[in-house]
Amino acid sequence: MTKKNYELTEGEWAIIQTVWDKEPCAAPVVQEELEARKNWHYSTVKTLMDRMVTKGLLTTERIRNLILYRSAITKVQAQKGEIMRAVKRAFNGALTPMMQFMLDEHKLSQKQLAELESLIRKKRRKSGARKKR
Amino acid sequence: MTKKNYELTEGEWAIIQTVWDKEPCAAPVVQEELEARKNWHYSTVKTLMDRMVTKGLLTTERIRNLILYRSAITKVQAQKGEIMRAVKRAFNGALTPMMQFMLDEHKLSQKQLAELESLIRKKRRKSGARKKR
DNA sequence: TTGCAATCTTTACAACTGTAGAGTAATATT
DNA sequence: AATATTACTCTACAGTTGTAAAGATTGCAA
Repeated sequence: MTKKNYELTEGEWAIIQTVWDKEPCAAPVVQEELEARKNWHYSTVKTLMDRMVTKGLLTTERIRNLILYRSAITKVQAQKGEIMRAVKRAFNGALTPMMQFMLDEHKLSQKQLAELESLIRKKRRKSGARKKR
Repeated sequence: MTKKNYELTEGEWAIIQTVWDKEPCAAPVVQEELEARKNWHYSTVKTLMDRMVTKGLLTTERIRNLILYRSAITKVQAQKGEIMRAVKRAFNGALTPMMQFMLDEHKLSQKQLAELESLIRKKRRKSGARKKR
């Protein structure tokens, strides 16, 4: 039961971000938000949302004549999907090379580096400590 | 003159990986390779490659009646593009959160963590040392 | 020179994605 | 009740991507 790897399109990302923010929410609410940022008309948003329901990215509940949408996947799932996609395509599935690449290619500030380092330290201690859960 | 951000599709990745490997190379050579891995017929490969030329991902040189292809972007560029895409969509463009996420969500081995840590150490020393250039 | 083998060109098509107009239904307002 | 407002449904269309068949070329072997 390996969890599915979700890969969202650009448009789907825009939609679901708003949904995460306001769920449960109706299409017009989402549209209002995306009107500003993407200049999308109601039909556009609604079409996208309904397609996402079909794909299992959103769920709906009908209340009288209003349709409420909710996200069917978490942000973490979606983020993971996006990363998996990158690592699979561009790094042959190997995560550490990808992280190394990021360290090499994107000049991080001293502060960012320090943060990462301490984070790794913490991880090492923790994962060193517990062996079985 | 910020460099362009290349985002390749799945198929384009498959093609260009082979091209990087064998360039300069003709379509039939690439096809042979992808026959095995992707089960792609000649026309499929050729179509994809020609579209990539149009997009500026590959270049061609005609030698008599043979067409030689070369990559027009480097692997590093493509990898960067893939990462930028992920960070933009899923992490609002912020790289460190993405790296933190990777550290948190993908359980890396003790060894991998150690590697990353020492890499960061090295970076810190270096970037601390030089200020300009 | 004639035909074969290798390579290229043209055309197609379905699924997916972004984008949205136009029409319908249901509710709220006067 | 008549109308205006709100939200929904249906349909469409162009561009991209994966996939490839069929036909045209061209250089080489017999």
